Amino acid sequence: MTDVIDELHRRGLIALSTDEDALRAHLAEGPVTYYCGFDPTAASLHVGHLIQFMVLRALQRAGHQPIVLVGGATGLIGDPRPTSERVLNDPAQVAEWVDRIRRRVAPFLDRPAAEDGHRAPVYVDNLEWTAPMSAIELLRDLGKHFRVNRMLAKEAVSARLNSDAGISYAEFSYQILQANDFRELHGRHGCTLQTGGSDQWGNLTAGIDLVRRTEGASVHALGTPLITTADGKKIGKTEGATVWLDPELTSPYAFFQYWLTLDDVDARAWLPLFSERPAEEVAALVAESQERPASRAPQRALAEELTALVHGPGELAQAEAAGRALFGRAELTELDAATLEAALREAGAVEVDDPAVPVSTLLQAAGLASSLSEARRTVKEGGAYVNNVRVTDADSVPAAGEWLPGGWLVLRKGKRSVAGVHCPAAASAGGSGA
RNA sequence: GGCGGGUUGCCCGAGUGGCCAAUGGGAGCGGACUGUAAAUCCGUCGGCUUAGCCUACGAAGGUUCGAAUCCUUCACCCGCCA
Repeated sequence: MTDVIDELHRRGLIALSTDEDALRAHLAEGPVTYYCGFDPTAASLHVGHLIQFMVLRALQRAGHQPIVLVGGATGLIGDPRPTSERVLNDPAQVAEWVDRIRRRVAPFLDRPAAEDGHRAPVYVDNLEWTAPMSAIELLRDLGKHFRVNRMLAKEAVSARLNSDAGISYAEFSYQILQANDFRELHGRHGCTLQTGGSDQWGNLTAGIDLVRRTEGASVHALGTPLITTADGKKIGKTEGATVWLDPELTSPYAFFQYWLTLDDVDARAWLPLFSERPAEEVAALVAESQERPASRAPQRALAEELTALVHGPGELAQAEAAGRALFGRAELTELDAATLEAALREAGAVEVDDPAVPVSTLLQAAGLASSLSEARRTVKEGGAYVNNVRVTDADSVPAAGEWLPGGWLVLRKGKRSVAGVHCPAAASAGGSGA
């Protein structure tokens, strides 16, 4: 068995660690039960969370036992952000998100378990043990083990204390709940390792301390690096929107495009983190990118590998085909109706009943502009295209002859944002009339 | 509980009665250049039935010909004191 810690280091997945020699020895002794938690702060996890699954999967491949925790309880409280207090979410909403996230996330770890005989993950929700806890238990059994000075030292807490935003007692107490999760999982499942983002480090170590104090056991933690783009932005934001893992929130096509359009510096830096290819292949792809940047070899590798992982090989094939159809050299009129339709459905399409709709309205309906004003502005700026031809008048209506076979229009905003408009009523006119 | 300070558009942050849809910076968006890249330059950046109108400066009232700017109450945040 190759040393999994070595692999994680090679890929740059470890930024922080407790006693690494002790952890290495512990992992070598036999299967270790480890966990990583995710709070339901939205309906889906996003690409920023992928890094945690890379760590979970690497440990699983090394024969260890994963636990995935979804924070039905902690999601009701809110992990303090350095900037401002979170808005509390409705409990029913949080419960729904817990289910939805769990369903989406399962394949990352279930698949290797089923196909390669690795250990199947255990799924838990911290609401199970947090909800029944009384105030006395919280303060006496847990609170007594926490020193306020230490809690104040946590980065997000101190940042908030020094800001105008302040911090509520609820968010301040968050670390007690997460620490208790580790204690519970240690007791229930013999869990001895927690992984998470290095921004969670304070919460991870709080758990380690709590387990030592209450159970006298020595447990471990690994922190992944905080991944940012070369210009310091968070991973997974594009066109102002978050790239989600749930296909209903971010289509597989958009997901694929996100990775494909990464800039060179980020793509090279992120390839080892997100690719499960052998080290030599990763190095070769980075080298190719340096020799011929236009090949976008790391971008392609990431787009293919991660789309297949998150959405499956079938969706990957369609996302790739759509990209080729819409960005390839072929004229749109040369595409057959089926290919065109598949590509546009993948990229995002709207249905209209009446073909006599102004371009500005189409842009908005297709989601390329958030308002009619924005659509008009885009046309004025010269950034709106119908079938790859620039539109100059926002109020113009596409002519009957412009509709492509099957009743389709290809709408584009800027260089990368493409969407389809489908109008069955225009199918006959366009197909024969053009 | 008392006193003081604060709450402005996606974020930061100017603005203390008309010249304010609101300076500036960042993010975002579009164009040029490219490789569906970066950097750079230029433009844009509340909404709409777009030479005009509507909605907005924590919330609700009020003063005024006219309020983000003044007054009252409320909510929330920060600080000091108790």
